[in-house]
Amino acid sequence: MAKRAGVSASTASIAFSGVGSISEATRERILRAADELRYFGPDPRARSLRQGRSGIVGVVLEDRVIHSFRDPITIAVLDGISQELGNENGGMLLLTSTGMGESSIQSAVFDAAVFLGCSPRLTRSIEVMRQRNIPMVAIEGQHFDGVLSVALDNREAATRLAQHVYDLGHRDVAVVTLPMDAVRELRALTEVIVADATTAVSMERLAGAREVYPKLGGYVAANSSSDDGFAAGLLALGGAGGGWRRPTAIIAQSDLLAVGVIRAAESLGLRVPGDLTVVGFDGARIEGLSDHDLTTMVQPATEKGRAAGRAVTELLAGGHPPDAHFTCTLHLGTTSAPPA
Amino acid sequence: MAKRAGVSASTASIAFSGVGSISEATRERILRAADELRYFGPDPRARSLRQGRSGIVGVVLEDRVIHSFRDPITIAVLDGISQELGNENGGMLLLTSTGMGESSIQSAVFDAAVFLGCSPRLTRSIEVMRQRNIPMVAIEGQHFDGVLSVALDNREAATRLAQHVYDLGHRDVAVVTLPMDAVRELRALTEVIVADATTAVSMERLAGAREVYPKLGGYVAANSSSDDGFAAGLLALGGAGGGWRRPTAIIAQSDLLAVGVIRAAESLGLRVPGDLTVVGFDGARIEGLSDHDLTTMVQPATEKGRAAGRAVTELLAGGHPPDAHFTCTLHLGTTSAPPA
DNA sequence: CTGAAAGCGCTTACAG
DNA sequence: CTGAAAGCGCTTACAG
Repeated sequence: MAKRAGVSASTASIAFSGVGSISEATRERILRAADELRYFGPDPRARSLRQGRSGIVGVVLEDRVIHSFRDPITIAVLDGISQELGNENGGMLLLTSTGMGESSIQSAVFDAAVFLGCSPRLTRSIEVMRQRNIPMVAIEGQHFDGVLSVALDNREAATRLAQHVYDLGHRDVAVVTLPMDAVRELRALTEVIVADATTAVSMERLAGAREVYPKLGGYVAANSSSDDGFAAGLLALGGAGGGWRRPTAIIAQSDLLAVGVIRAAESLGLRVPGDLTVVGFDGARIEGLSDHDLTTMVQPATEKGRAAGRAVTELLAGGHPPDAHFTCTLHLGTTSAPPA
Repeated sequence: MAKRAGVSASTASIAFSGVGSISEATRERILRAADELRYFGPDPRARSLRQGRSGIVGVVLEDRVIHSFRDPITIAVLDGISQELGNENGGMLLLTSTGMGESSIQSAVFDAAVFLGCSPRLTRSIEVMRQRNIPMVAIEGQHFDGVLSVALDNREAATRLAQHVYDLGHRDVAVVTLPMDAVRELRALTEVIVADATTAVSMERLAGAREVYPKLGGYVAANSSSDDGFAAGLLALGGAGGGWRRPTAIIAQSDLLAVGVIRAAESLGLRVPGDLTVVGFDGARIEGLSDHDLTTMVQPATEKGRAAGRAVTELLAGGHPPDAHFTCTLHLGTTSAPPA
């Protein structure tokens, strides 16, 4: 230990931390000696062990980092979290809950966790963290005891959106959903998939739409991207055979998917909204929509992140913040209209 | 310590880590006891202190997290880093080098650091980390001893781009640069600013363009965003007075800025490229450009990140990977043409 | 194969 | 105001 520098021992700790009383003289002597020995202050690891605090907030992404960064909602949420955490803290530690990732959640160093989406695969990690007294906040997803919840009215908003489509007069409607589980491939939406679904947001948005269209069917996209929406859109619109009627409206569970569906429609020679109504979800203001203004449910994504960040701060300070609830707003764009 | 559960003491450590020899019987006994006592394995803090490893890689952003997430290049780079790190590791710890942030760089727990841009304000942090034997990798920016460098040919690429504009016949050209220092506001580009600049990428891209247009002047944008490009574009195009000639081409130092400049031009009734040539830098494929296809220097952003991630992995394994150099490619779009 | 001992580098009460 | 002691929870050689 570089402390032997001056003459003192653990008084050096006081010199660096600034906590406790120390004479200006010795303090200066210690700092000068440290400088000469090129000692730059306490080792973060030891300090965090002793103090029981690292200053790090773990942010657990549902998806691989790669996908998360491509999702404007996730980015807005991260934005919001970091706004509230400030840079005083150690920073945000990005973790994923996919597969092997679980182990890293359990073995990583952090003081509090924010889950972006909370699914059953986190059950064990949550148990571990609860046992370690690590405060947890979940943005949407399933509720767990001891995990503060930041919720969005996915179900009700989806109902309102579907009602808008219904009110326009559409009766042949299809849905393009977000992934329903760990399977990441394009599939027809079946009741088996619905029954076994693990992704709360997708389930809630589907359930909400089915309040209006009870038998709503369609496709499960491989991921929330414009390309995956395109692929799903082609299937939803390109079907053929006896008795099948092309939908006059498609409800996409995200704006990215909606953009892809619009591209698919246009590639098939259909006009939006003349031949097809397309609605999205998120209010992500995706560019590249040319002259379309997407009809969508706008969610306060940054606000969700900020609420989570504030909750973490309060929990770490020993407080007991309440759960938070956010509401979506219908944005009437130019991609929805009565059927021809 | 829950280890008293069975009968053994530190043998439990072996049971959990899997390293060392242990009989199946005692091992099982220990795990069962741990389960009953709700002990879920070693405390990450203590483990990291003892092992000298946390599994965390610090990623130091030049800008506030908020801005970084809005920059497609930064996101692509983060993407690339995370691809190579895999989720075996503890994860990426996001830190910022802005103001107070420096202290968090020095007090945060991580095993290796990746700097996204390396400026003088990191000097002290680099010294601290060098002294602590923490491997460092810098993506672009100034060179520091002991910091592995992942470089981009900003200067040469900027020259090639300017040469393209010159070859088209443009002689009245203005530049809209990225921020040159910590000042984040729109300003006319002066030689004082250039002399005191601290942001390597902006300086290199300017120097490169000045190889072709030695006295190139223009504006320094407040940030790399389409809105800031718009504001700068208005100034660059809206000037008036004796002897002033409106530029026939604007070189923007990022695609985001270029998009804003195009919007500014169009809002002034100028057509691109008929009345004004606009070129960008990055190849970020920003949507929302309507029917324009931006002429720009495309940089391998994800590749830069992957190279950094690989380098970190090798450094942590005790290897000595070489510096990496990447090259931009000119993309000829529809926003550059000969002057009217 | 298993246990006792030392120590990772710090900080926190506790005496002096 | 300063120093000596204990301990944060683990892991790593080292004996048995």
